[in-house]
Amino acid sequence: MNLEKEIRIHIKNAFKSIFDTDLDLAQLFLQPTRKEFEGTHTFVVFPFLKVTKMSPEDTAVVVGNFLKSRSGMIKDYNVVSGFLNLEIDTSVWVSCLDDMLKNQYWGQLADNGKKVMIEFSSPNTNKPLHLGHLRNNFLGDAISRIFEAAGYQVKKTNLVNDRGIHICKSMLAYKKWGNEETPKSAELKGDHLAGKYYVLFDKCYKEEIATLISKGVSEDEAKKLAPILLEAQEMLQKWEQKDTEVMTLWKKMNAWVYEGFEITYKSMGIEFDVIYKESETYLLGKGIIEEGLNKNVFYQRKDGSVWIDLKEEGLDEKLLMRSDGTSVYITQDIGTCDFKYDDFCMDQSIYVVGNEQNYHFNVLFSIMKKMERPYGEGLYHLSYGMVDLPSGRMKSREGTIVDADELIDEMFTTAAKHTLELGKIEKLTENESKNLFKMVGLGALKFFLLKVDPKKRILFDPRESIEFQGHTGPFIQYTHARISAILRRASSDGINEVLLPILEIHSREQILLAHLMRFEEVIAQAARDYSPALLAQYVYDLAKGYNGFYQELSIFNEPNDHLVTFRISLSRLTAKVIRRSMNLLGIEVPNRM
RNA sequence: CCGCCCGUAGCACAACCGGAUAGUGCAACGGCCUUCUAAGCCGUAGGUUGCAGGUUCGAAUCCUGCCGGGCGGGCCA
Repeated sequence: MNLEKEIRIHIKNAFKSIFDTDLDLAQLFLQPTRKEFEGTHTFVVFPFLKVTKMSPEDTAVVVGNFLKSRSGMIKDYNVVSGFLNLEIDTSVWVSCLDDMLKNQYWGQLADNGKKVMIEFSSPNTNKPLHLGHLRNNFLGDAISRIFEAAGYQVKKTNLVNDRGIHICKSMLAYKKWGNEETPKSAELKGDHLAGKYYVLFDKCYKEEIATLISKGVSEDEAKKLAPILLEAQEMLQKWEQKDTEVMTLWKKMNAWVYEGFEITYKSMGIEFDVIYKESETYLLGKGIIEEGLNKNVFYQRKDGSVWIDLKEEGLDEKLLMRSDGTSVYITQDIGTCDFKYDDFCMDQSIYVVGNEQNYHFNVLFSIMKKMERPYGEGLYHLSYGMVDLPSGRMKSREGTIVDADELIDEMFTTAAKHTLELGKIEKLTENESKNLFKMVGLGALKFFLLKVDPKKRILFDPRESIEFQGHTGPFIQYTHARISAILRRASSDGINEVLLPILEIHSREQILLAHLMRFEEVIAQAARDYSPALLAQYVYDLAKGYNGFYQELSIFNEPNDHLVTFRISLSRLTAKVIRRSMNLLGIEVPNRM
């Protein structure tokens, strides 16, 4: 039963019967009652005064009376100015709880027949992942899980940027100074090894620029003429010509990097359904240029370059192909759109990419719509803000990059330290303990990054470690562990969990139930708004609500058997929803901690 | 110069489609473990929601202008 919907129907009936007016269900929305008043659901009457032609108070009273006497589900009501606060009948609460517990699909919305492809992570193979990538990965992973829960068929993809000038920079530096070093000999993860040479390239490049400038070359010129850069560009050309030596080095170094990434993804708990490589897609898109010219969506300039005019969309004129016939960045993205569609026939396609590319995706999507692609309307850029340090943006040359592997390790260590200090896990095996530390450390990190509205930037201060108390992942995990202890005891005491009638439940229990009932709506909304943060907020509020209940009401010392059963069931459902919500965020929850 | 996003307590974040006295955590202060896990709970203090107008029964929320911060804008990715 959908309690809120039922109430709305009764309100609709009230207006029909008392005021002879038909109202749309959609406009009769309810809000949670503020905790200082009795009741759980509040109906605001202000918007309907034109219909009732009564004062707000009288309107609320009339509707309240109708609901109380006719709906069979409202025990009582109270009116505070124009707010009608409703108290739900206890038997209704109990049957709602029963319904949710028995519904094995609670938290999984019905299949809507739609397919969505979600692209995220998309690392470059010339350096290891950093904190910014973590936000991307966690967001992408969470939104994938949320869409699945919302009834979509999801395909998670990772388009690896494995070619291009930046890759050649690492390769060139390695060729020059690598001395046949390997991840094994250097005792470095492969991605970190590649990153080391990328940094070396940059260092040399900077020096060369300085030298040129001291010889009187302008800065702009120096940046273009530095010998090592020219050499890298030459290498890129050789790569494009599939030069054997270059290809061999490229394959060797990329393999190292992939090995390194695999370890990082594993420690993050992230997997993909498909991995695309840019080396296999970078030539796509040229065919579409011709199609666009034929359709008169694109136009050609005298020099032969191809453009699209997006001024009507509030964008600019945009270059799609250079005068020499080579393609630019966006051309391959255009091609990749079709490539993905050929692969998956999706209705929607989500790109999890930082907000620095907002403009780029506006352009890309406008183009695909103009090209009348079947998936055109379903393209969405899940844009997120940067993760900044107190000093501003992370900069590799200033050594302020927060490395993903290091940060995750640090989280594990901190989690272990906290857990051991509290000394509550003597019963766990060494393996179980280790698993717990990872669960909690990663939970803290993921929750920290996911609780914030994606489009806002996040400030990360490395000097202040990520919290384990308060509005955090571990707080929620802890609540789950606590409930697990209750459930263990209930089962060892052999308590029968069949719900039986009760006269009254506490307001804390009502609020908790009302919150639990909102779960599926939150999933739908999180998908609709592309925001895991909504779910993070929801599950935090749930844990908070449960802890209040837990503190105030005793379960096993309650004399009334029916209430004992009720509270255990309520706890069981809460644990279930916490686990499910956290899983949708990519976070696991422990049974003990 | 133009475009997009953000601005809420010392700090970090909420506030659903415009609704009640703008919530939560951290930090500070004061309570609560012989009773189901104190990574918890309860309380105190902390706000001119960047500024100025407008829309209306009602604005953190919608509109306009300004200020501050971020990101981006025809042959880079």
